Amino acid sequence: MQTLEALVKAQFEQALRVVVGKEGADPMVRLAGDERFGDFQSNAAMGLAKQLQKNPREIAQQIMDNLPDTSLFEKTEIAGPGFINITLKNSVLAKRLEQMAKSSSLAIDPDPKPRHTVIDFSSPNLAKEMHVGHLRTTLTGEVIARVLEFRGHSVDRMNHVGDWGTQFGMLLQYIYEHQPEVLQNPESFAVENLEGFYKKAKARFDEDEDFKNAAREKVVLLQSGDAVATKVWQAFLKESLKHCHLIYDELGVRLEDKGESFYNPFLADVVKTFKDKALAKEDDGAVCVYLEGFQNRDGEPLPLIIQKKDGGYNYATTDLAAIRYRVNEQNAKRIIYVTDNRQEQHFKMVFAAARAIGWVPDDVELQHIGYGMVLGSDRKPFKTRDGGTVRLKDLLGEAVARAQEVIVRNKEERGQDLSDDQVNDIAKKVGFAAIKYSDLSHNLSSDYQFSWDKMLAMDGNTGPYMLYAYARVKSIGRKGQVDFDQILKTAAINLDHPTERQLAKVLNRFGDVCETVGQELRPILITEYLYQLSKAFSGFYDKKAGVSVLEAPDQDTKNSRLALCALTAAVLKTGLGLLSIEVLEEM
RNA sequence: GCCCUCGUAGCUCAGUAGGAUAGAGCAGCGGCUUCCUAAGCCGAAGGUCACAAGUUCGAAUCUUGUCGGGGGCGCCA
Repeated sequence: MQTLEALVKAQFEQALRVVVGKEGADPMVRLAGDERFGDFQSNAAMGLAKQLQKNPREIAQQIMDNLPDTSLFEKTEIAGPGFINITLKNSVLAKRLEQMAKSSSLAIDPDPKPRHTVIDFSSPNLAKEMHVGHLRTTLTGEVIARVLEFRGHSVDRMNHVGDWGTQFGMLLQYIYEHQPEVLQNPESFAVENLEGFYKKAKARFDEDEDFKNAAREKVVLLQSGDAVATKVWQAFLKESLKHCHLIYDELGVRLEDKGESFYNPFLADVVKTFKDKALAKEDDGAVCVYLEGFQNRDGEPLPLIIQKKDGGYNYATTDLAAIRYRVNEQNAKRIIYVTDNRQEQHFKMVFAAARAIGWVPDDVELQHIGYGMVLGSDRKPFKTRDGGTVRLKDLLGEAVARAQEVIVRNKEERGQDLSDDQVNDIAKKVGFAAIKYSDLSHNLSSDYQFSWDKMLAMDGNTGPYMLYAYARVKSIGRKGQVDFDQILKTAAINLDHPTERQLAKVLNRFGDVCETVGQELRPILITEYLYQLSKAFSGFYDKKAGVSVLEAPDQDTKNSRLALCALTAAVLKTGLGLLSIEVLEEM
């Protein structure tokens, strides 16, 4: 089904075609800035007035006179300098909701131009344990993947893990030294505390010159393909990835692991190709690619180094190899990187280099999505009390523990009948929802201040509130012993009360939101929408301001209101699902 | 020094394809409950949109400059 905004827009586009006399004039249809003005507004007349040398209100009148199907509108009127305020008929809103209700996909059409998309996100360094710094990329990447899939795109979720580099020499040497049995039997390698393991190895590396030298030798050994070193290295990677996937599974994140080392065989050719095409040259022993528009601090051209003077490769080389692989082997038409925004310049340069050498056809889009830092209450990067890195595992554990306190307290205060299992399940979902929602409800590009109290608050724009809103809707179904699925199939909706209409209007916008998010890849648009939806529902359902559902005056009205409930539940569940937040039937 | 980014209510944040009286939550204030989950709803209050100039019928939004925060700037990722 065409989205609501598209429906209105199409009307005004046609009218403009007549008024302006040619195609393509932007009708500037927006949601009404103020509810009192109606549902939508068109701001086109003022701009055109100048162009056509006419009075803007006159043009607005002409536009209105040429609307092809006025039966859609309750009223359209000119206001102020030449705004056209648009109010849709209740029946239009109602009919569309009925269509949504009867559709398995909420009548949301897939993107007419599906593109195979590679999303590179999460991608931790396997030498260490995942920490709070991986939160945003992991959550955001997953949401983007879900939204694009929902819009009908196929998606490869790539975990471009750091599984190569000098720190692995250190870790290998530590295993050689302290767990020699692993050399015989790599399968036996297991480590409970990965972070502790890294720290111990690092301590040895820093304190002991012999260890340091031995670690460097292990790097060389590994690079030369030594069988034992390779086995031990692989055993370590496997163990580290196991730790990651425990977290991914808990978060509901799916990822395909393909580490940096996967691209090792291609790196020499990357450098050779750049040299052959004269796009790279040696400078101070390093192989550099110079790209237009990049300068260093002295105003000189800034190179993208693809081979170090010691002959080694760096992440630029790997990223270039990965782009080529993703385009050629994975057939990506769009490649999205979700990393913190400090890497913006790096990706700009890598993208420019990949384009320059012709590895990325014009119809393939490269996109870096940067995000800001997670800050503590002191506005400095979020750390533990003693200044250490916050492990992701601990962060999630704390979220659940804190949620549990709240749930138990509420249970006691309200005398709720919840089993221990239910309390545990609720605490887990509420805790995760709190973390995810607070992250996703902030603008990606800016830093955001992490606050347990705010994210776990049951009121306001929070994850727990959203879960509560859903549970409250579902409870109506239980109370009235009605099957929402059944209600949806036979929905006949009437919108008489203002709160019904308001709810209907917000429900109608879901398609627009999905479309916009599919283009702009901004999870915050979903959270803002869902919050508006739950507010609209609260108003609809409120004892004083809203309507009674189960005690509606007649059966038709009751069914109509139940359908609004069922649809609200469906949209909330779908929307939260896009955010990778699992709903609770009861809380 | 150059580049990027941010500066909106006491606090946390929305709002940048230019649009009407700049929004929400929290905190604080005033109401609402014979309980369809009040974890809610309604209302009032709260702003020189960092500052200055410019473009425009119209600027939080675009341009320029200034101030302030954060980040980046040749072999880490």
